Amino acid sequence: MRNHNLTIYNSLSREKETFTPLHADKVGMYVCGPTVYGDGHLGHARPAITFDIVYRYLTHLGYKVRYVRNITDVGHLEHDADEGEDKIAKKARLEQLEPMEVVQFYLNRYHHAMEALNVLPPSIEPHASGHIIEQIEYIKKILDSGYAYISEGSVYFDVPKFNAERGYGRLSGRNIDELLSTTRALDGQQEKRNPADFALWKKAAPEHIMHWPSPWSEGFPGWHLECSTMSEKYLGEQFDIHGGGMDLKFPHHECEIAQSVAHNGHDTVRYWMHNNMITINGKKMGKSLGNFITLDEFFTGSHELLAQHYSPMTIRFFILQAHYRGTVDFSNEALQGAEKALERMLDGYRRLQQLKASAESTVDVSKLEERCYDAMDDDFNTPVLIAELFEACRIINQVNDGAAKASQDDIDTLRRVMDTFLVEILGIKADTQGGGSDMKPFEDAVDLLLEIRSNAKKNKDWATSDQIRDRLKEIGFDVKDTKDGFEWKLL
RNA sequence: GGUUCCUUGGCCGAGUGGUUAGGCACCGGUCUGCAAAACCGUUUACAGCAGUUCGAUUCUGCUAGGAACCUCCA
Repeated sequence: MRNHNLTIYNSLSREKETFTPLHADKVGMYVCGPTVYGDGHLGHARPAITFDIVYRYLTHLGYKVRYVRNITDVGHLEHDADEGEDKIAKKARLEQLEPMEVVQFYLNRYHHAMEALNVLPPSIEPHASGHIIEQIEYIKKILDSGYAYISEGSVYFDVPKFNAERGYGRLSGRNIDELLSTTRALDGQQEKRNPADFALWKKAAPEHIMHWPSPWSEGFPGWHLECSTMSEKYLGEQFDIHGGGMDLKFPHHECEIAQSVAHNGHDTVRYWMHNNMITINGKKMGKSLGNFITLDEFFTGSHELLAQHYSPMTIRFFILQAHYRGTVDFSNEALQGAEKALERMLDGYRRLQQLKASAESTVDVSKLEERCYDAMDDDFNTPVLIAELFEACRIINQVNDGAAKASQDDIDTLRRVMDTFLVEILGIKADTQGGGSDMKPFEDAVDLLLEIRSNAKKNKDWATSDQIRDRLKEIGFDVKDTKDGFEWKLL
């Protein structure tokens, strides 16, 4: 394992801390996944990519990582107007489908989008609906601990009691005493002793279509419970990293902490990580405001706010060009900048494959690799890493142009750095040309055409030369002349 | 109202108590039949005010503007 000093910003301490896993060579990581009742949008890509980077980097460092990302397919309570109905059930009722049909439909589409973004699948992807029994057992133990009470077939977490004895609000920095005293009077929720209490189990209304038997009622588990239950089941009573969007800090993660402490008597999570939001016109992109653009719409360009379509790799690069704790504002201008930047990066990577070594070297790549590691070790600073990789590109281009010389050792270093950091860790797909050996005859055919064009150029037959280049462009090949020949790529 | 946080050049976006971030765009040059790319060079910064300091974009305070959370949200 590489000698490194990875630091992670821990949302709980609000400081960068040296990362030391609980077990020497293993890391347990849990990330809040999507609620599958709609198409994934750009906002969903952020945590997926952020924690994909964490997963990839920890794996690269030599840790055996168990990465759990849940699928929420039950239990998101709607607002008072839809008392007791959850989002999946509502969608199912409106579309006259089985709830599981809704879940499967959107889950498939989510997986497709993730694959396009080159987000690695997690080690385990547990469904909340598949862990009802565990959640019931979990509730029983919290009831035993005295931090929950039963009311009209539902079970609620006793926030004031927990706060008095164990403290509530550490993650979000909320002063719960103030919150308790300033909250308005109970409006029609007499079941709860206090408005701040949250449901562990909710009795289902008669028209509610998703429900399970329990000791308290026919009903369904509260939203916060699944993460506490499933993370403990698969990662243990204590594990290393828990991630999710910043908007989940309160109440979701705060409630998770309370549940875990009530259940185990101690904290379960050692490092809390939160990615920031994607904004559009300065406002958070999300379901509530209805201002989101789905990933599919980005890939196809089918949204009125999009000036063009953007490839999944452009989206990925765009997100990675900012640090995960900062907001990223959507704009066509920024996306187009990212697209061009990615193209420059990939051109460099492509040229690197056929770079010719010299006996001596006029470039210095000795510190490059170390600087890349330093960037990642500093709380996964991908923008700085990308800046370093652009430095590498500049060197590659200089050598490619004959303006500088690189030894075989230097070229090997450049290849190792690009393969490790661009492809393996940043997860940028950088296929050099075509897609595998079966493409070889087609590539050779393109080369042949371009050789004919070179001859035409030699004879100053510009008509033929331009015809080949223009026709190839129409077909989808981008042709560029170089000092001593040509290069091409698929657009 | 409470909690947390942000404001960097035309755009995106790092970072630091004194030294070039990086990318996109722009401009000039080299190369080129043309185009594109590449290379070299140049220009635009740290919201405002006050303080601490030999020195602040970086620390402190205030002002202005903005955001997230406090209800489901990645």
